[in-house]
Amino acid sequence: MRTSAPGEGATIGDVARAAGVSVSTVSYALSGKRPISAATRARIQAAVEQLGYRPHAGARALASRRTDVLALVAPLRVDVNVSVILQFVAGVVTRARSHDLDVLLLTNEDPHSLDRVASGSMVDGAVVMDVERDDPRLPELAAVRQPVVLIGLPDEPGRLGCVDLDFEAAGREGVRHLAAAGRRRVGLVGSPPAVMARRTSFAERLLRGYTQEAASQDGGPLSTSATSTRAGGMAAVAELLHRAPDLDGLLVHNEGALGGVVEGLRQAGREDVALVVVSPADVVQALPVDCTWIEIPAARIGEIAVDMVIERLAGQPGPEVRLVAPELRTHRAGA
Amino acid sequence: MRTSAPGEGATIGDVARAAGVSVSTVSYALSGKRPISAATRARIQAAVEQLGYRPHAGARALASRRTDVLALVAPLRVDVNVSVILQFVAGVVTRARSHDLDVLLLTNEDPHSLDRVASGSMVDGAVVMDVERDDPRLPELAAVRQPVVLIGLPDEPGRLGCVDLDFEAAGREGVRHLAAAGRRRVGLVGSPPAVMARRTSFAERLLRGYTQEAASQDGGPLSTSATSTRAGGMAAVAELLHRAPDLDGLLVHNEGALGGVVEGLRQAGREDVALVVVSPADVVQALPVDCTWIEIPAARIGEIAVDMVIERLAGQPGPEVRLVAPELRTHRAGA
DNA sequence: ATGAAAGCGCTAACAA
DNA sequence: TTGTTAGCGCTTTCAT
Repeated sequence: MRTSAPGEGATIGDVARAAGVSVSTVSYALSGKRPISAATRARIQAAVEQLGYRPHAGARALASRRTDVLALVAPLRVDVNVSVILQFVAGVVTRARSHDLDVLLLTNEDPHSLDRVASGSMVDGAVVMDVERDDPRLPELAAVRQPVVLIGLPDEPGRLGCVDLDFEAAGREGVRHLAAAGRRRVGLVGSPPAVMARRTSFAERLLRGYTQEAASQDGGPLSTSATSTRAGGMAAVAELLHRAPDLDGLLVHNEGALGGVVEGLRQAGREDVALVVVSPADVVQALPVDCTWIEIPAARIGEIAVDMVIERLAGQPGPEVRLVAPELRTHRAGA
Repeated sequence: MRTSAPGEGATIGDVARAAGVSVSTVSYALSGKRPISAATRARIQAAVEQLGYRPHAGARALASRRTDVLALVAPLRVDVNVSVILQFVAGVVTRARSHDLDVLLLTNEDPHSLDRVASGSMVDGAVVMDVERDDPRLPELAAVRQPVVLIGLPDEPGRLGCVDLDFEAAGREGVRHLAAAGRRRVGLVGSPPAVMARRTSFAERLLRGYTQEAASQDGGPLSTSATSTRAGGMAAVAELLHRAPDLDGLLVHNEGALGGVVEGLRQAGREDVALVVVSPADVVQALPVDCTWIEIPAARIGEIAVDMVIERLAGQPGPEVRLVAPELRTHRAGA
């Protein structure tokens, strides 16, 4: 008969004794996995509060084979998309918490960390951000015994779940929107060459959607990629205007270059060119011109990823690949 | 005698049997807590690899009262400082991993999360970001039985460890630097009113350092605060130039307003005003003008926070408050 | 509706 | 240098 030292944390045994019941009754009362009389439950509840009882996570994990922790593999390098990364993370953490799960944060830079925590039974499942088309981590991820959901869309996801914005639809709908507004010649300022080279599927998917839809306009698709800088954006605009002076609409998928694109149009006296930009909210909100805007719903995608992990934990696989439909919004510079 | 199902993860018993030794020998061989003969160690090592053995984290935590996990409480709201937040996080995670610790990510928005994970023995210690002068979480943090280190500097840290940039020194040295470069009238564009109101100590500390040092110049200190926008920066410059036409140096502690400050000086034809900015690297690097620059060494501070937690775990409290000395760097617009 | 007791997989005395 | 074993605190089966 052990009584815990004060401040050391009461155990379930302490609670049981205080409430005058057995440990299993306490366990069941707390988990709700079997009916407990109101009177008993009340006594247990009182004892729990009086002792400040908190179940020991390790003991629980050992006995139940459940940790109630999710791994999140995130790119913590500081690149262009910091705010998007943070929104993904926030979405994942918030949603996880609403399901009573905690989040263990791993980084992309630490290559075998997911394998380590998964096979060490530290987590029940995982969300992996920033997955590329032929991501080298894929074989290792596939070998993890817990459910894994990817943010991104590799060529061969196998049994892994995937979520992402439907970039192909975004490309199509961006062009369609401009065409519906009477634009006859819509160009694309795409992702930086470095991103394309990394085979990050989203850049190619957007390009594909754009190309399909722009094929029907006079002169066909007209795209270029730009480095993620002001100068890159200005150069891209200059190039496109040179190649097609009749340019009257522009789809921009490059946050870093966006300011330069706007500036380039201004300097060329072509503020009449209508814009659709695919970009995180904060970047668009800083724009000094009106435009149509397709948000990257990072928080939402993070939430869906968590939901998918949970479905898989419950044994309901659900759809393997979930693409979030793009939504077009309007940005007013004045607002 | 239990043999684990394949794919289910081998146990220490499996390893012991395969190596022909006892479980304790395996445990000691793996922890290095007692000498093991080379031959035995080799057999154990082979068995470990052959079976793909990974210790069960929960079991280990239960038996050893150690989780090898640190909690990190971070503000996941998307505010101005996203890149700084991410650098703190990256610093903490990287340093933690280099000490063989993992990181459980909690958010500021979930108020009792640290209490929950700490009293549930999920973590061995914690780092808490974004702590304000009279942070309401302080009492709860102080009640946590594991070591806690704050990033920030509350008025009464009590037994908690603290790390931060020495903003007071940054304010002083910014002015000194400009004075040494021959500037006679140095103004300050400070943090947004909202930040000042939140009693985030860093804003006030920088202001104090600035004020002390600028007291010795003709006309004394000359400061204003600006909202974190381009417009805010332009307004602040206009105000300062109006109040002191002889302004020839400016200390800027407001990333969001920085672009507007530069633009405001340009429009006023006062590109001659020398700048010292306190800001994260990425913001400065986007600046179209030369300046002197005091970096917020976020990653470094995160690392120090982890080190302090580890020292406390080892029973060496070390200094309670650690302030990182500011370093002045030079930014060239061309580079 | 409740209890007794057998593990879960590991660590760390205690023994040899 | 190695082995035996008693927990760590919880969940869950089997009894009642």
